[in-house]
Amino acid sequence: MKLVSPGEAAANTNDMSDQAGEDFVRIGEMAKKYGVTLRTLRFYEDKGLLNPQRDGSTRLYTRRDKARLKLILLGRKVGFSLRDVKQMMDLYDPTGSNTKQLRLALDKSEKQLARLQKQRALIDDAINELSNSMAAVRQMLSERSALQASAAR
Amino acid sequence: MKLVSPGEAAANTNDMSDQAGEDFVRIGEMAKKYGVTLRTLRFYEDKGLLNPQRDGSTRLYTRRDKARLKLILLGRKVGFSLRDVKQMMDLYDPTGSNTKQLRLALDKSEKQLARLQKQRALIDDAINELSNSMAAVRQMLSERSALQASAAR
DNA sequence: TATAGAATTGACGTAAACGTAAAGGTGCAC
DNA sequence: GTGCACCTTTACGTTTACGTCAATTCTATA
Repeated sequence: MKLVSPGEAAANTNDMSDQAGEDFVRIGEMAKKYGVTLRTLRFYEDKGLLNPQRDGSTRLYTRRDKARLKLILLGRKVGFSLRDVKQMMDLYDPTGSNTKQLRLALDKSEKQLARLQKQRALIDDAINELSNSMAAVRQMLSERSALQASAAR
Repeated sequence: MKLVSPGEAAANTNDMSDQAGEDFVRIGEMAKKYGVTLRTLRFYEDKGLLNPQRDGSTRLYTRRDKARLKLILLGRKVGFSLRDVKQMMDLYDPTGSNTKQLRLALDKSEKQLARLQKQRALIDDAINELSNSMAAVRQMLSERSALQASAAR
């Protein structure tokens, strides 16, 4: 099995294997490409979210893995836990209509959306409270400096 | 030192000690009053945020402690860590102008406000992404059911 | 062939704010 | 004299998503 040399991995005009252009990528490049650490990729694998092939002990990521990683990162961005992401991805069946998967995703998404909106409300609250407190503190500080000024007179 | 009997603690027409009406409250009532657990109050004490007096081994909270707890809860609400809250409270000096304390509080508040606004932006982002994804999923689901309908025909 | 760069597994550490026993004292209403 | 509500301390557990070594192996290249 031919590997992509670390330096020229970007220029991938490699062997076409079985059917399509399978461009394998090792963990380092994968990490760089998606802005995650090696640890993260291994962690996701450990959690069953990724399943790269192996060349001996070296992980080889294909575009399937890239698609999955993109999904994981999207899920993470919108606040899903990795468990949720896994649950949804585990339902994926390349031979079916994936209606169940889509329904689950929609269901989870609705709940997550509600959570996000709640969080937003909490943050707005916090911002207001904090702004008020800051105004009060500024007020106290200006009073104090006024006192100092009159004392220094 | 006279204690408030557990049942009638609300009706506090007790002994006026030294100067003011020192109404002592035990941990249970304190917790109920502020909607926190006993564990929380002990935890805050352990972290140096509260310092109730003792009658033997029993904690007695005065209005000083209540004021401090209110501050803690406010801080928590606006997203400060307990460490931050402690730092700010530790600067309190009943005999001074507390200018330093106020400045620190203001400084921390500005940073926290920035964090909150950033978080808000992130959440808004997430909400948008999630909404988009949901629309896409709904689209796919409706296509699927259309297919099913035509197949069942 | 020597060395640097990339990869591996394993395993403990981290952060925050408490939760949750376990095992035991104290006072009071009956 | 007992049951019950209340209080105490000690100390390990929880959660999530990795970070951070450590020790080792593999591979490529000068």
